[in-house]
Amino acid sequence: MNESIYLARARLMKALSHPARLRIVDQLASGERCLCELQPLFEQDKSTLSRHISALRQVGIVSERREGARIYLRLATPCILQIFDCLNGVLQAEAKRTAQWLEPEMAE
Amino acid sequence: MNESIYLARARLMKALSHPARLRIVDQLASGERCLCELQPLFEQDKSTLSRHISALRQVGIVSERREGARIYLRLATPCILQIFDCLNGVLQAEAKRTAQWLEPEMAE
DNA sequence: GCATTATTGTGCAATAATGCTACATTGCGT
DNA sequence: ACGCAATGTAGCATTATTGCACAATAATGC
Repeated sequence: MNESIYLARARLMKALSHPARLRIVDQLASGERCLCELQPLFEQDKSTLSRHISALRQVGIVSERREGARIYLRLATPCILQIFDCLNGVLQAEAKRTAQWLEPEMAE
Repeated sequence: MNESIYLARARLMKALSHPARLRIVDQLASGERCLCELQPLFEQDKSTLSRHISALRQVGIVSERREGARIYLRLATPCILQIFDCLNGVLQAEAKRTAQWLEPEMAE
């Protein structure tokens, strides 16, 4: 029906379609973090990290709070974490189906 | 921690990060469809549609059943639909926050 | 053989990811 | 106040990926 709803959803999904960004969100699930705290966890350059954060900010997934030179990030909509649960559910379902494909061969 | 989990999740998210693919999933939520049935709903070429479908198949979101020349698609893990609910939740939360930013200006 | 349905090959334009560098902002110490 | 270190962002070039259409190629049933 309404095309814009799919666009809005896709924008959100795209922001979450990169391992680094998923990791950032995962970290923020434990509480506020600034870029400099996140950086040691990643191999990428800090500028790259900054851009990933920017992508999350642009779609409203994270918001920020300045404290001196640091900018502390937090999840703007903690319900975003439910998506992770959904993802896990799907991945587990897939794993289960894959196992069913493999078992019969194992039996031979 | 484990990098591969973020990769797996990102792969799944990426498959859902395009309006056309979200639309396909939405259609399949109502039941089986073949490409030729989906095509009228989209402006893109059938080959493009086929590739979108292929992307969904590759990550295990949809599976298929051949019936003559037609290949009927269905959601392999219907729990994928929960992700849509999550997305809506996030989008609504954002809309609410945006409204709060706008209201004060409206009052002046 | 022929029509219907779906996939694949190819090329092109647009987008995204990355690192390096330079720059801005802030707070601290002197 | 000044310089300096720490923190984050922006510009740029490079490379990789994605989305797309058109055409060619399968696969199926009649």
